[in-house]
Amino acid sequence: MTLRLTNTLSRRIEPFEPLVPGQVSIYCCGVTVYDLCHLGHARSYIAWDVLRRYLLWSGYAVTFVQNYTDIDDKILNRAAEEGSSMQIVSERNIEAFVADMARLNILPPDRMPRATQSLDAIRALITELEAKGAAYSADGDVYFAVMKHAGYGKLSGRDLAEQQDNAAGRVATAEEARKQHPFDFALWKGTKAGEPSWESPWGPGRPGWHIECSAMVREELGDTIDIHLGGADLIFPHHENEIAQSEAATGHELARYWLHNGMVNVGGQKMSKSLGNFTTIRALLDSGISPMNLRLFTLQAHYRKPLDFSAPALEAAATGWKGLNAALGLAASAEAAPASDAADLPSDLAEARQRFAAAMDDDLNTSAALAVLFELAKPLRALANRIERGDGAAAAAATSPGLAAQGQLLLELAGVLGLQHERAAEGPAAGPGSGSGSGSASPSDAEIDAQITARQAAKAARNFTEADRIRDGLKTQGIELIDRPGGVTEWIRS
RNA sequence: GGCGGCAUGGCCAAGUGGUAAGGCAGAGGAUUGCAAAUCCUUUACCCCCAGUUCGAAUCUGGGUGCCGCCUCCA
Repeated sequence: MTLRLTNTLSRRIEPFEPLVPGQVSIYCCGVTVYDLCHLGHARSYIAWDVLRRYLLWSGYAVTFVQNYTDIDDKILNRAAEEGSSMQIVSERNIEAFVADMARLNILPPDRMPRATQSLDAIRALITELEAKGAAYSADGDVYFAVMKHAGYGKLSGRDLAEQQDNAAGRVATAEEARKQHPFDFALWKGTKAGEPSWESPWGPGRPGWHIECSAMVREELGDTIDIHLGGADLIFPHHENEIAQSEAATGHELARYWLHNGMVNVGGQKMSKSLGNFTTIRALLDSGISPMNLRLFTLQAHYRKPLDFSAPALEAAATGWKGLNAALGLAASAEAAPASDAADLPSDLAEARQRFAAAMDDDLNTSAALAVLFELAKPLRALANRIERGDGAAAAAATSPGLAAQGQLLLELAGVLGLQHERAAEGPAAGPGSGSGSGSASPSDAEIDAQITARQAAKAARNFTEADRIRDGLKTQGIELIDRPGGVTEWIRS
């Protein structure tokens, strides 16, 4: 069984074979750092993180490069709005990006080049394109001539001859007038007053958007890479232009496999800044949604399909994660057994492992892979919950070799999806700040214990009205009571 | 208008020729003073029409609906 991936280039699922056996080079289009990242970015980078983890798990050596676009109109606009500079805005958002990705348990890329640090490579590439007649300069700008490049449109399925007619009715801006073809795009933009600029053979200015990726790919990974990643909204024009630039310059295929993730939708519409229907990653995580909850949510759908975001859908994933997390917790607490060798596993576990791999091999079918995790987790979760209730027999059962092996396999496979056990944010009598303020909405541990004692007395007297009144009262203060067998009452802050 | 994608139970979502994974919600049972939590059990013939086939959710043709890209965007 080998990994098969949907290649946007061919529009079909293809067996994955890296250029160099055992090694995979990946370039992933990163973010333009003008603002915080939202759920759409989370979905995308989680999907690619899973691809990377799966390749590593499968034994490949992976080199993963992801860029930061830190030269862009939107960054400049933001800087102008707040009276700072492009660099300040970029630095701040790069920092936020790194923090957000880390919270989501996304492995950091091996290298993260920035446009501002790639000017030499960018200028060299443009010079080469110009020398080869693929680019032309006009009034300080340099454009890529799409008509000169056979094969333009091969990724997005566009036909230049037809597209020209469609574009004919467009508003003719000054820039449009400088272009030889409406699809020609800027490699270099002549400087404008008040904007950062860099020296170049074409005068001061800054690079266009697409060229930075071509330059970085070549500089970091070479002329031809194995996999190029990005959101489906980048297929055209960004990736199409990237291909044109790179292939016109090098004469070699830029990337052998192009993978694109589907958009995150809200109410059936794409989440985007312009529509104002976005939720930032940190706003969501800070609101109490756990990173793993979000991860599970996004992995329940196939990466190429649109994913509809809604609070109820996220809650459903949260409940699912709760069970999975309980199983992972039990497994993690068990004696750390050596990593399961597939050959040593009991047949049913080996079969589960095989089904997981088969699902992932099938174009990263995380939805089916998760089904395997849930099945593995089910008995472990039940045991974990029984143990939590003080069931001694369950505790004994948990130490059986079979279940330990199952737990280890669950941990291993969950890890491939980047899912890891999360400790409950707050548990029984675990709140260090429980005595924080006498007048605060949250009562102290001692106060809660006193209430519980009072309730137990009421129950003993069969005064259930009073007992329920106490329980409801605590609930309004965010304290939930859990009656255990044997008359023991525990509580959690909810 | 061009290119691409999607349509499976109340919701989310796998499944690409042999009688429908998984999650959530719901229902029944256990437990409980009653709840909550927990445990056990349980719920579909796959948008419509026509066709291919012994047999189709799964292939072909047509229809309907929805979405993305064609301007910056993960």
